[in-house]
Amino acid sequence: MSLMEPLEGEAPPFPHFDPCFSPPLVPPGYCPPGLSNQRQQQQEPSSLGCGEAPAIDWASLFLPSSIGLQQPTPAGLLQSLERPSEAEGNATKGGGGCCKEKGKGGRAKKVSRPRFAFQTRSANDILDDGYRWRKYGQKAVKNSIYPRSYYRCTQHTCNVKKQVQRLSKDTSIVVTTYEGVHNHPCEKLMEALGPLLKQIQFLSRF
DNA sequence: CGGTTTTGACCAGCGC
DNA sequence: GCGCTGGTCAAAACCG
Repeated sequence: MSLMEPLEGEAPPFPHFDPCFSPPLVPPGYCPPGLSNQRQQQQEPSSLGCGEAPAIDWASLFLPSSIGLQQPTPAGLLQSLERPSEAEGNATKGGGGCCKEKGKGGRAKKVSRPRFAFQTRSANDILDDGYRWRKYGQKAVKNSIYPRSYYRCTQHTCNVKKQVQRLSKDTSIVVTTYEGVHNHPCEKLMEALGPLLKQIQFLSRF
């Protein structure tokens, strides 16, 4: 099981995080990682995908405000994560760093997007956070013997990315940085909660 | 066969 | 302007 910790010197983006805890006290569009540490690829999409159950507003349903959580402002998140990799001494020198959006020619330009990171004590680099991710790059980073991996959410309409890197000074810790907010429900969570939500929906008619 | 991973190349931003 | 670095692209390889 993974041990979740906020990044050193940062206020945790949410007051409590237990991967086994439900409902998720997590940033918007985020599902609890560490339910299992298997690879997330090749998973069958949930039968309760975005298109189904149109009566339910999935996007707002999983906003922290909907579950009694204060949503952190993007500015605050950006501040706390301005240099997500500095924890191990590889400050982002170049502008190729954080918060870029694809521009013309396939290149990126700087924009402000909500980001948050956390450390996980795990033997596996890939955390199962309920979403499906596609790896689109891997880079060796300065002052680290471990490469940084870049993932994108496989949902075409979803622009969320994440970076995964293992700390070189503590190889048991994996730093995962999320960028952006999912605009679709967490597949695994929907699988688990779908029947329950449908029942609630049914009962609410009376 | 479609989706994902790998990996070298390319590009942009920053410091000097 | 140049070099360094991080982020992304895209073709090929891989896998179920």
